[in-house]
Amino acid sequence: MSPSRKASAKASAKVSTKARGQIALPFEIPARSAPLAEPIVPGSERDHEIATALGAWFDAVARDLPWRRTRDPYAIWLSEIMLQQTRVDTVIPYFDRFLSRFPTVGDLARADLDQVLSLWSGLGYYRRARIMHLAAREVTERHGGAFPGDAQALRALPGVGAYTAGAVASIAFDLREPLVDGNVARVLSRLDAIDNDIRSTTGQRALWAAAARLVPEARPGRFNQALMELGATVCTPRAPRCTACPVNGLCIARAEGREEDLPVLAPKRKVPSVRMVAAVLWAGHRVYLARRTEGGLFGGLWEPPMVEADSLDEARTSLAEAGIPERIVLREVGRVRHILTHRRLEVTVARAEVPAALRGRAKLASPYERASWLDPDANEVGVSRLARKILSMSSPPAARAEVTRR
DNA sequence: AACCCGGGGAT
DNA sequence: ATCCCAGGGTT
Repeated sequence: MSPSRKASAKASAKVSTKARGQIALPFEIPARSAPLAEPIVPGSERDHEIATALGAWFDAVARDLPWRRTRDPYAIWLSEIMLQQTRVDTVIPYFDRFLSRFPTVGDLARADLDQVLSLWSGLGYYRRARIMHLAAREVTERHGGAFPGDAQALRALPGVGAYTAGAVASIAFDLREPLVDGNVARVLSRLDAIDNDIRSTTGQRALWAAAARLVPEARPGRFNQALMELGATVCTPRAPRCTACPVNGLCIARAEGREEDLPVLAPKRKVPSVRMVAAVLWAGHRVYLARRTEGGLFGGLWEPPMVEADSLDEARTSLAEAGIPERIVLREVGRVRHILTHRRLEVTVARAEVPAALRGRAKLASPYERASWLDPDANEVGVSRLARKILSMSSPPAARAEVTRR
């Protein structure tokens, strides 16, 4: 966020006069003198109108998404785990593959983690897959294979937080439970003109209170999905399409000309850059891959050993601890850049051909736990997008198309 | 409250 | 480049 944007956001928390009076209001909404001191009355006529209008709008325009074609709590839970911090369009093919490979929660529980991570490869936030697997086992063993039908028990499952519990409870079980995700936070911050940083504890409290106030007894799941659909397609972060909004006449931010100033967001820290060296050893079509320990970054995934270093020369001793003997002659083949939420990785890629007779195994140090010679295209284990880029760059031209393909 | 955890699409 | 996405867990 630029300094000026930040300043205007802060200023708007006190008073918003910039655009007021410059737009034609469809009707009068009295400006609230003390927004946080005077909470909107629960069960008001306005709340009811919002719920009604959004429900009807959703019935008319809702996108046809795979997880909207089922009432199976397992399928809906699976979609919600995948959708955490991940866009709808990205999730769809993964959701379809997962459901056909694991049609029931029992099938998922019986799978081994490498298999699950293989199907998850490329989706990101791999801890979700591991925790989801744990939850599947918990549902199978402790709940007899049926998802619990109340928000509190859902919330107790690993990987199910406040949002996901509200989503499964309302969408799969028709329970009047609220939910707040990124979309809903934006929509509600504008509808009610909530001026707190939506990531702060105070802001979250205000948002959940608003969501709980609004969610209707009738078809709460439809209402919650309507809020998210509105945020995804109309009430967008920039240039919201207010003229197409079914509740534009009930939106306080719009009435005050502030829709572009909300939600308020604290500035983010900038991400540090990290230089690494990856060593790719080929023996025919197999490559030496190490499995990362399940705790941290890329946990449980397999990759060519990678160490933090500024140059190949500097990397040799650390690479030895990852099972790459120092006598192997590595040659640089290029660089890969990979952006994560909290780090920018710049990886120098080096490779070598190793005769099959020289294949060895080694005791590995953290973050690796073991290693093996694998065909990276066999889809037996989890491989990150970063590792795929590295493999693609280092493989012989004839094999490049194979490695690049998902 | 701050930090960790991927990858990609829109602008 | 920047933002942010149907967030949750850990410290």
